[in-house]
Amino acid sequence: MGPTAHHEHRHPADDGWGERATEALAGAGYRRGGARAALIALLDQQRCALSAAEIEQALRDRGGRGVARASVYRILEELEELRLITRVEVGQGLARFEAARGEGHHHHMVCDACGQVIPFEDPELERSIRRLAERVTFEVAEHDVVLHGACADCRR
Amino acid sequence: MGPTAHHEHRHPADDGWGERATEALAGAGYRRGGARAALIALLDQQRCALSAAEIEQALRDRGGRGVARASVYRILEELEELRLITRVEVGQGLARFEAARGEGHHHHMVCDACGQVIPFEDPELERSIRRLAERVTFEVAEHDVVLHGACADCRR
DNA sequence: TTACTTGCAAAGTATTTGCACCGCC
DNA sequence: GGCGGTGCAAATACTTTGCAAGTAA
Repeated sequence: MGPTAHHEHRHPADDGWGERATEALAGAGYRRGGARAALIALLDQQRCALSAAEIEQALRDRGGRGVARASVYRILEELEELRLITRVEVGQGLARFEAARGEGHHHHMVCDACGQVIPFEDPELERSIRRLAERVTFEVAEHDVVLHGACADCRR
Repeated sequence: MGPTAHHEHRHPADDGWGERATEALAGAGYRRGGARAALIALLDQQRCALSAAEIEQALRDRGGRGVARASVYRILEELEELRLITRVEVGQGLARFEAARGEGHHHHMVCDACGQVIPFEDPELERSIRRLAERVTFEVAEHDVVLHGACADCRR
């Protein structure tokens, strides 16, 4: 991976995921609804996975239109179906969701003390999984790696 | 207990996990209860993770004493606290639990079509994770890898 | 006996579904 | 204007908690 010299750090919203998602929905025959647009705009700005509750809260906070909980789940389901978002289960009894951007595939470290979820990338790990996938009968479509432990602040 | 003479393929129950678990509980000040013993005996025979519902069902089916759902969860919580079992979340909205045997650490492949959960081991993957753990600020205590996709039967 | 264990039922959370109304096309 | 999209409330699914009765030590 390695960013090019003077590209500081790409903002999450700069890879066109939002547009792609909108197009994909249209292509799949979905109409354009306000709740969907709001949810996509929010996810497009995130750097890591959010839970349904966090999404509902964030949409309410940002002053724009609020989106009902049921709609949040329904829309997330549609987006997941089209593989535009990824569901991440980090073992806290709730599901988290994040935009499935082509590049920068990452995994998560979960601090069991404070609950914080931290994203990370590791090419070597990806390589191991890719090689493993080639060797098994099982057809691997997705993979998730979750590291549990203590974050820098909590390890004291 | 069983004889440990031949080592063609070790039966899950032959590594003494059940005994260790029982001792650990005693050492931690727990009394010896029937429900706990039944649950430990069951987990000791399993080759892979079971959900709370599956555990409750299995205990009822095997004719022995049944264990109330609340007790199943309470006991699983105690066992997890003592790190005698591991909680596995494979993204189906429920938690699964399995004996934490020292060796033969494994991960899971989940068939998104039929829901089957298949265990697998991969030394290279473990190595990648170990190396990664050394490199980060985060203090890694546990790790889980889940592969999603289609099992041999479902990929058709 | 004393205090931990267990079962049963009620309470909590997270997520899904039913249905009427709203809004895009 | 019709059909999908959305909100609200009720229903589910899984897990936790409260409390009284059972039981190991």
